[in-house]
Amino acid sequence: MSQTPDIPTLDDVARAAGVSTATVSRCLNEKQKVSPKTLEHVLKAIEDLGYTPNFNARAMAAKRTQTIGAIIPTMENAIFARGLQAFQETLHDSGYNLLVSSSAYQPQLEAEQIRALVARGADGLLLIGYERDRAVYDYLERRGIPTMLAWTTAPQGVHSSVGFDNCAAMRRLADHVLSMGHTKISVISGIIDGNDRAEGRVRGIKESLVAHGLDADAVPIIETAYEIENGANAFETLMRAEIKPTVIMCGNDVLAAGAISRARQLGLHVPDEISITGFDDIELASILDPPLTTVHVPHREMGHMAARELVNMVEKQSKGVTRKLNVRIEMRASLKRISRKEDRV
Amino acid sequence: MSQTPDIPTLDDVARAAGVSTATVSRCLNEKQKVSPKTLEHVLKAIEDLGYTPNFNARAMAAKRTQTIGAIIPTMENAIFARGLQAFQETLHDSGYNLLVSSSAYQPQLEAEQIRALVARGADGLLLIGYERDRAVYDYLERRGIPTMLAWTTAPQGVHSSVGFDNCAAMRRLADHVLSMGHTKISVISGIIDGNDRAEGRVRGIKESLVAHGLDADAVPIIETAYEIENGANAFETLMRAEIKPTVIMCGNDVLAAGAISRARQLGLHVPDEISITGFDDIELASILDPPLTTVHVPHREMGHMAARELVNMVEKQSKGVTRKLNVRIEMRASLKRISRKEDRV
DNA sequence: ACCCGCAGTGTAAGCGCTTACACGCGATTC
DNA sequence: GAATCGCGTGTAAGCGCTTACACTGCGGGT
Repeated sequence: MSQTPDIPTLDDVARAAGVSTATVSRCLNEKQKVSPKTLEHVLKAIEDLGYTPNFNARAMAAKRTQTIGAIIPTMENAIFARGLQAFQETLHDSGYNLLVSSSAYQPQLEAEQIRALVARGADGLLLIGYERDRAVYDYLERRGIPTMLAWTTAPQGVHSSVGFDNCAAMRRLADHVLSMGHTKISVISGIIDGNDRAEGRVRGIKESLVAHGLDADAVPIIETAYEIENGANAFETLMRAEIKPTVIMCGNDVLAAGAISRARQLGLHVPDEISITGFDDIELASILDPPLTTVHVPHREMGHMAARELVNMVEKQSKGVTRKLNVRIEMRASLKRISRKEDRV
Repeated sequence: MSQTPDIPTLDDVARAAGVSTATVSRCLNEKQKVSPKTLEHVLKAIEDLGYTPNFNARAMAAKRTQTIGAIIPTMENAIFARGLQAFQETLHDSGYNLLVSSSAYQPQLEAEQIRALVARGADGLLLIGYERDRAVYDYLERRGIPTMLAWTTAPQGVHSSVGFDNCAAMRRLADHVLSMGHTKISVISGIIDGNDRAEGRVRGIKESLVAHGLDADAVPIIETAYEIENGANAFETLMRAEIKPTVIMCGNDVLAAGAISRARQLGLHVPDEISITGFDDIELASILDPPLTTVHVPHREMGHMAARELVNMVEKQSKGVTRKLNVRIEMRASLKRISRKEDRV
């Protein structure tokens, strides 16, 4: 193991192939500008030397990186996995690479990650949700970094976004729940502060209640971080309260998974004794017992579209767009119609 | 939106603070070498201009990036999430950043990602498992990139690794299964080709069988990619076979989750009619119904240790290590002792 | 009073690429 | 046959940093 492994550079290749560095560079980036014969020589030299272009030097000289950065709130559970995977695939097809960071749902950390990705030369950025400090958007604009928001629809239309209306989606689910005879609803939400998706979902429930003439302010709500264990604990707390709900609506599938699991531990039958709903329709939702009624989000479609549009923006084909996708209610066994009789017990 | 947003550079800061670029650089990297007064001026200039150092330029000049790359087989499910999270935390404490890519279990893609991360200037690399082309290791050695393997123990001792013995771990679980009276075992494994962990786990089962005087070659095995749906399908296939097993051992928890879910759909009671085991003990395992008997892997410990050791290697404190962690069998309800009577039916 | 050492700073040479521009030459065009 | 064109190539100027080395001026040892 040598102290200074000598890594071949573009110069070495040029020398070996008997051409100038410019020509080698062209072989790497604009093959069509080079004669077939020269190209062949150069490629052979590259092969022989085991040359790999230095990304940092390239980024510096070209002022482009073919790299898109994405910052998601968490990698711990699969909420963003499928959408991001799709995002990545489309990016790859367009010749871009993806760099992913996670912010652990902390705005402070997200801001740092944004700076880090920009410092690394990201040509564009994907962020989740729209709620963040004005300074962050200012920074992005000053640096001229195209930015796409996902999992949400930017309200003012000032930002580009590909997502869905969290409030309307959850309201539809709540309408459904109410139409099945439930009136005693409790809610397990994600932490609302700094999370527009969580806020929208709770608002959707409340709007539905109000529209049905119920008292939205009386609804018990527990806010907790999106983790299975937290969902379980919140469930238990809500079920031990004085006013027992007939249904617990959760801010996402992860919380709902925790709720279902704790229900079983407590000997409560879902959905006979308590109905439970989720949001996202991640793979987990359908293998729970009982399978989870939830809001199906078109993750893959969202990822693909976000990538396509962001690339357009980076390549100046587009000034940005706002795309709203449709979600659908996925009815499964965890939500059950309530019979008047049970209600009266 | 200006075409050329003028991004402040280190030169701008130097000019604004009335010092040389070298001094500004020192303020950024070796504060103690600068007088407090100068430092103050420079920091103010940095603040005023909203300066962020250009990562690529820095990497180029310094030939270090404080960045570690990691390539995991998949981000789609949570197998690697917790370990990687721990890895990242410890890295962060040591002043390093983490860059993650996924290889989709394809050696070819992994090789590409390795080159990409090295081209980006990664100071060190984390890879999963040891089985890969000799050329890859040669390349890494030639470039002098410290590399740590995880989720496995490198057999020949030529590589650094922090992990556990997949074969021995699964063998212990199989011993357990056999000791509970099971003799008719079927297996759902991950794709073995190119995956030493999957191979080791199957081998562990076979070794156990042989040690107990059973015919290892007669065991029905289905190999399939680690996805819930695949686990479900494999389960159904195995249960429809002529020789019905009393237990199905799965290569990981994801496959087991699929198996349990399909069992329910088919009306088969777990564990009364069929026992199921997993491997990894991801969070999912404990919320399944029934909770999954599995091999508990100390993901977080492994991540922390891998990070610590890798940083040591990067900073030339260490030539590399091989650390073997202990796993434990996590007994839950999905595995049940078989009664002689049932066995005879 | 002398020299030495050292802390604090500046000068300038790269790091490995891309790309504007210049150049030469054979093929067209009339 | 001269003027024009354009293709293929080379020259060289950076991109924004870090850092070896040189330099200055000050305090302390002798």
